[in-house]
Amino acid sequence: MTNSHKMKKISRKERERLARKEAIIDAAEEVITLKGFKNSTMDEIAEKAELGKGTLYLYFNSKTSIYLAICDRGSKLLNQKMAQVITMDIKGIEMVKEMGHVYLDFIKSNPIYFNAFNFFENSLSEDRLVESAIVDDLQEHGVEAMTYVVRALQIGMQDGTIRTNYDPKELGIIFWGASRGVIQVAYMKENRKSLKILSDINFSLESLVNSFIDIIGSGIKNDQ
Amino acid sequence: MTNSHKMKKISRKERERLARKEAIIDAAEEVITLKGFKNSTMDEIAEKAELGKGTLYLYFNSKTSIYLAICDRGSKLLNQKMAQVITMDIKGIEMVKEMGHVYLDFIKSNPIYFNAFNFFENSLSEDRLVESAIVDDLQEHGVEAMTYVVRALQIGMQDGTIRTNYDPKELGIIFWGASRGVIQVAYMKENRKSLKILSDINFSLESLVNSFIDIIGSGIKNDQ
DNA sequence: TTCAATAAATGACCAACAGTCATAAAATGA
DNA sequence: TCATTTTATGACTGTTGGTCATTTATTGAA
Repeated sequence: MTNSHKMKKISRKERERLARKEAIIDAAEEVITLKGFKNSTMDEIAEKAELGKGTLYLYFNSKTSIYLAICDRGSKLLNQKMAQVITMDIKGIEMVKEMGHVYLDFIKSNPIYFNAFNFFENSLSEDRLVESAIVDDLQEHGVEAMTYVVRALQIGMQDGTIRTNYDPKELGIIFWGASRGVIQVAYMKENRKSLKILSDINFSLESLVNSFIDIIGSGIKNDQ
Repeated sequence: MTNSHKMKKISRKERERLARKEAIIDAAEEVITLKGFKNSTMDEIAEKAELGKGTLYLYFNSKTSIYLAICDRGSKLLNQKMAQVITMDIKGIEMVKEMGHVYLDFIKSNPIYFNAFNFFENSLSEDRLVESAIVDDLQEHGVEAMTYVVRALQIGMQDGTIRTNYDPKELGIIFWGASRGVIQVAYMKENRKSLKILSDINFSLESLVNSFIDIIGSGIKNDQ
């Protein structure tokens, strides 16, 4: 009785703690969306969250930590959408293509996660990212996203819509990396007037991605 | 006479100034290679260059500015190598593939530029990057690299090794973006033990990139 | 209701570091 | 030789991420 009562209390506290953490992430997303990560200060995030700066550090170890939490949120969201594709009643090759579109839509409707993902990858190779807990979590999400792609490829190999001469895992890495690269370049083109690299080219993000998916699709699809 | 003498002096000064600038970039490359951009301080770079910190600011506006100069160096180097491919006596489709390999080799032998390029792109979408002079220069190099790819594609379309149903510029963007994406993912896999996303997969960077080039190659090559 | 104990919140404070500037040293050329 | 201009310097400043002693709120037993 006392025990369950106590348990309940702890559980409520836990919930409150989680809620506050989410609220801080909300605030950080707003501030960072507006000013970019580097130009956002902890004081600004604290003010937006209606908390003292010191309080933020009761919930997060560092500024980077908060940005990684945003990353985490984004990758969970993306994975949910990827998971849905697997449940669709379509051929494997169509699933793979659909995943490309899902990723594109995701980036277009959540640009902050685009930057956050890039930041994470950049940090992985530059900084000493000691936050092993959240980093492991993020990597786990990466593995999960990859798993969906690989599964779609396997489905396609079984239903005969995708060639079987490559290892599906290898193909998965390739498709994933290539999609990200194309969408990154195309996204930059669309969003930065100053990105002159493509200024005289007027393909829309969608048409670029569609063509890409066509090309890689015809590179992997079973022709016979 | 006096004039030409004066001209000569100015020219020598210019040369010395340029040389010192290069020396600072050298020093910065060393320090940043060792500690990463964020963890490197201007004092460290100054010490490595055997100069006072204030002196660095006679040659560069900011720490970021130095990193962009490193970027600049890297993209010039890469463009040189890309330009060589165009002069080779091979079919268009082979040129395109060769460019993928060139990019891969470049990243493998100059990892610092890999990070620098990523930093630049990230900054373009996050910061307010006011250094318009060097930014324009960098974008120009991007356009140049792209031009090589597009030219190779056009050559391939003319010699019949590449399908003509896509706009070569569109294809160029796609090939370029996809290559970067695949190499980025594969490079991360190879260099970060902690990158668990692919830990149970044992394809080498080369074999991944080779497969990718195969796939996209068969997606764009003229089959008949 | 009261109150001691525990937990949560706070903002003044600190250290690190990018960037500045008054001063000094070196180069120039008359 | 020396006045003038150019180049170099490091002490100094402002900003900001992160800390911690202190304050405030919550809890639960008496």
